[in-house]
Amino acid sequence: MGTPLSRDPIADARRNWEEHGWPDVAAPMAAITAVMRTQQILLARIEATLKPFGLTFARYELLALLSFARKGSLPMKKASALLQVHPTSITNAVDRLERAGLVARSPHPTDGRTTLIELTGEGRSLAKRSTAALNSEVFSDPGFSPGDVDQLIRILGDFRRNAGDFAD
Amino acid sequence: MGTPLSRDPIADARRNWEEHGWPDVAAPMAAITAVMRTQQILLARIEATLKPFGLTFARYELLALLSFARKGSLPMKKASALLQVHPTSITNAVDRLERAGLVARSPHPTDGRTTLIELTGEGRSLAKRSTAALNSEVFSDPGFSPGDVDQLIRILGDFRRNAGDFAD
DNA sequence: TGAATATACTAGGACATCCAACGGTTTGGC
DNA sequence: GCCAAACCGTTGGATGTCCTAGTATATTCA
Repeated sequence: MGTPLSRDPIADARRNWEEHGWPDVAAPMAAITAVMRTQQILLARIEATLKPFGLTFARYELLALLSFARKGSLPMKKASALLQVHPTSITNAVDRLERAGLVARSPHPTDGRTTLIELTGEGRSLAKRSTAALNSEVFSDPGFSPGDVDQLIRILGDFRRNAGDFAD
Repeated sequence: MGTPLSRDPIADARRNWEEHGWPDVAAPMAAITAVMRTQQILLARIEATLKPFGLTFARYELLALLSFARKGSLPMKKASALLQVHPTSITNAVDRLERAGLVARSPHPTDGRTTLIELTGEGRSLAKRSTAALNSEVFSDPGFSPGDVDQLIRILGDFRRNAGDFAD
């Protein structure tokens, strides 16, 4: 990372776009690039907070999802859909979480194709503790003003709906 | 990626946060999660557009950066700083771009420690063509309204400055 | 019943990122 | 000048993600 730059590289890129014949898409380019960089910064903070718990963000998301599941268990396919990741990524994450004793696989009672995943006691405990860490170390001071938080939720919500994430 | 969900999973997560004792950080959690998901969607679009050119986003960024360099070349360290990635990632990207004949390494004339990277003719051509593709396939219809684009640039700019990306 | 569909696992590959450690180079205090 | 410290790029190893394809099994529907 190193020291801060003296100029905003994204603002520079926008200027380059404007001066090289693409003024009409310069602003959207800058916005999209800013989303990329922001995600990178946030992910680094989250991963740093989760590291002491032996979790990555992907695995934490699965843990958190399970901790909120009504019945305490979830089909893998459902987890894949809710977290918007490839089924093999779920398999991969469950493999590691299971090896760590945090979740367990069990057969679906009526549908022999699907396997259910549920938290172990240790998994439930770790979900609670790691969530507390994220709340206090990341979410409590996100780097956005409260008004900007609301704006982001609205703008990105519109975007995600528009992109086909959900129909609501 | 499958059919749209009937409910917004991030809104559900926010409700879960509010109902499980963390109402004060529920909104920032939702905003940050939305940034994550938005980045994922945008990155997928960008990668799909770049794939026919044999480029990834990381490699495209380096190509674009070089195409705007005043002198046509850039020290690796400088590229690392401007793109906000670790030096080893630049080495990795340059290795692949060099193998593809798109950039070339050359020694710095006065400082023997640093190596310069510059575009080849083919690299410059590909940078131009892939930028045109991104402009027409992604940036021209980003999924944000023009007003939201401005909002995003402002909000995320504040965030990045606050995070120490640049001092401006 | 038979054909199409759905779920999950496996294996393999392509990438990006981070870390620690290493040579070669330059810089700056003495 | 000299030598220690700092700097630059690279290497090798480890993690982790995503994707494609193929397989096995189970379910659904014509």
